[in-house]
Amino acid sequence: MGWGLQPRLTRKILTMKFATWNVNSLTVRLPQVLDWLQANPVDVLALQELKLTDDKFPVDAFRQAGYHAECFGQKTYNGVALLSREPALNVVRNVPGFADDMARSISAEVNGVRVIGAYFPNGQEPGSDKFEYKMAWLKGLRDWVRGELLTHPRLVLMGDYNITFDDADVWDPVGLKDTIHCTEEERYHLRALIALGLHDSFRLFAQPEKSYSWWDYRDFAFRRNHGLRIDHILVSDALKPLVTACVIDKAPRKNERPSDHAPVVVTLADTNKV
DNA sequence: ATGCCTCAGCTCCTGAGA
Repeated sequence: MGWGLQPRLTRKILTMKFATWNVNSLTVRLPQVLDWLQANPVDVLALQELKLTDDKFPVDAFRQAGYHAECFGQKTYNGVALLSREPALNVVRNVPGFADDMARSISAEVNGVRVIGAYFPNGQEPGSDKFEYKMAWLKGLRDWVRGELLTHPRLVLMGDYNITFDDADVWDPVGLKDTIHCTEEERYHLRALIALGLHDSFRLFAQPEKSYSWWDYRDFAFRRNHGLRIDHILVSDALKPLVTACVIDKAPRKNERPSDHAPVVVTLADTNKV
């Protein structure tokens, strides 16, 4: 009997990889996204800040790379998309129940998992109109996700949250205390999402200190690791036991014309056994 | 620091990002 016939070695472990990446203009970054997908053939990739309209979305380029693509574009600002190896079913654009003139959320079912890819509002500055909009958007998202979890216990909520969880996500927690992405009001909303039955997959594992997902273009911030962890992949209670890894891939941030964000990737094992 | 860097738009500059 050969080794290959032993059950230990023949049992197939099914895994799924989900990733999120704010590309800061898909027009500029398309070659990098295609390169990254070739090196990192994830099952689902959520993209944010496309900064292009649907008619300019490069659906053919992604199809040739082996991906279905669903887009929710917008001129100049925002814009999100979901790429998936398997077809995306029941696609929903924006946050139902929250009136919004910006393209910030796209969701679908892939392999029985409800996936939401979102570009959370920046908020600009505490006290500003944009900050109030951010707070309202977060409440709208939470009210929607609460209901989604009832009908889709297997759920992944990922994207550019524009919020840090705590000081561990901030390169200079003293200097940046109470500034945008680091305020208690924003973090309250992030914890409220967690309280729905979601988990920050990155912190399910030991991680390098000073792990960030965004670095300012200015002031050699990446080289000095002056960053924030504001891109997150939250998984539902039902999926949490299946998460085997979560990493931030800093490699694309070293490209010649990089996005200011790095991709985040989560790996789930045996998704069909849930 | 009303700055720094990058992107879109239609510019030779502004707004926005984070």
